[in-house]
Amino acid sequence: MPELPEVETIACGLRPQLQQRTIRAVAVRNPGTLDGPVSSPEAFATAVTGRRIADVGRRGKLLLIRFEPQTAHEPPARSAPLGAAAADHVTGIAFHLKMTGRLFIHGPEVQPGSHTRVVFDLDDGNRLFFDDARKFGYVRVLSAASQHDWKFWQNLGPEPLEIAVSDFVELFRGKRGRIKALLLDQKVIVGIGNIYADESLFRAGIRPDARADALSPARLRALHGHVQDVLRESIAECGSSIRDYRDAHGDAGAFQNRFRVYGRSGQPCVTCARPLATSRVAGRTTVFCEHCQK
DNA sequence: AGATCTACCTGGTTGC
DNA sequence: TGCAACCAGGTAGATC
Repeated sequence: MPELPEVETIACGLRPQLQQRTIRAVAVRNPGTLDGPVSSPEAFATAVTGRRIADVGRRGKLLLIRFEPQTAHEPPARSAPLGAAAADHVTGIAFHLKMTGRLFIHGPEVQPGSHTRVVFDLDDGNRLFFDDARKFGYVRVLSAASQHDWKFWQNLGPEPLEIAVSDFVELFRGKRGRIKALLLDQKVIVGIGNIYADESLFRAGIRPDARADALSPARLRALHGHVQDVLRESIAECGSSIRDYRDAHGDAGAFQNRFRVYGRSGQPCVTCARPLATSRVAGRTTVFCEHCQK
């Protein structure tokens, strides 16, 4: 579901359509989609209406819309009372797509669907839709206070495509947990979900249930390279489309055609042709090769 | 510290 | 055909 490569692809697709646009109105169709202190549809609308979008980015699996700084010429659209947290300077919006969240830009002729949770009206007449069939995803305002009042944000680990190999090796020193559980833990390293954890570990020849502190620095250095390769290759293919992932243009990615283990339980290993094994690690379905991964 | 379980939510698939 | 059971998945929170 959207992991790092999918969120990166969506951000790249949205960027040219959102940069320099101003949010004219917001319709929150499912209040439960709002996360954080600005939790009422009214407060959320007040916090983002009238703001101009500077950039679209990503942090881990979060998609970020960053606002231009507010100027004296652009006071808040409304002066409705805000909660103490909401009064804090809002710098942008964070979206967590979880499994089924999607973001699309639509023309004014497109009506919200039954899974459309939030609609942002833009000053060029287009609209940004946040759709999410399963309601696991959320939308949350970013502010200076997020640094201390949003634990998830505050605890996010390093970016896998930016971390140096020596720092990557250090992440696992003295950690007795299973390597796959640590790769999935956003406090250790961000952006990796079930798909890319399994694919990276297969390429590195490491069993998903291996204890991190049992892996030599050389093997961890190799894993660093494979994590980066898998993520970069997927970004180049516009992500993986399984079930309902689509990018900002509604297009499917292609990396799912490159999976070597994910979703291939019982099928032959691409290296040794023995059937791939399935187990549960960190509570997640895990596919690996008992022969090639040690 | 880490493992395991549950909750959250619903569309799609499988089995009877 | 109809319907129940089950699965997928990221994160939080509780418990051992």
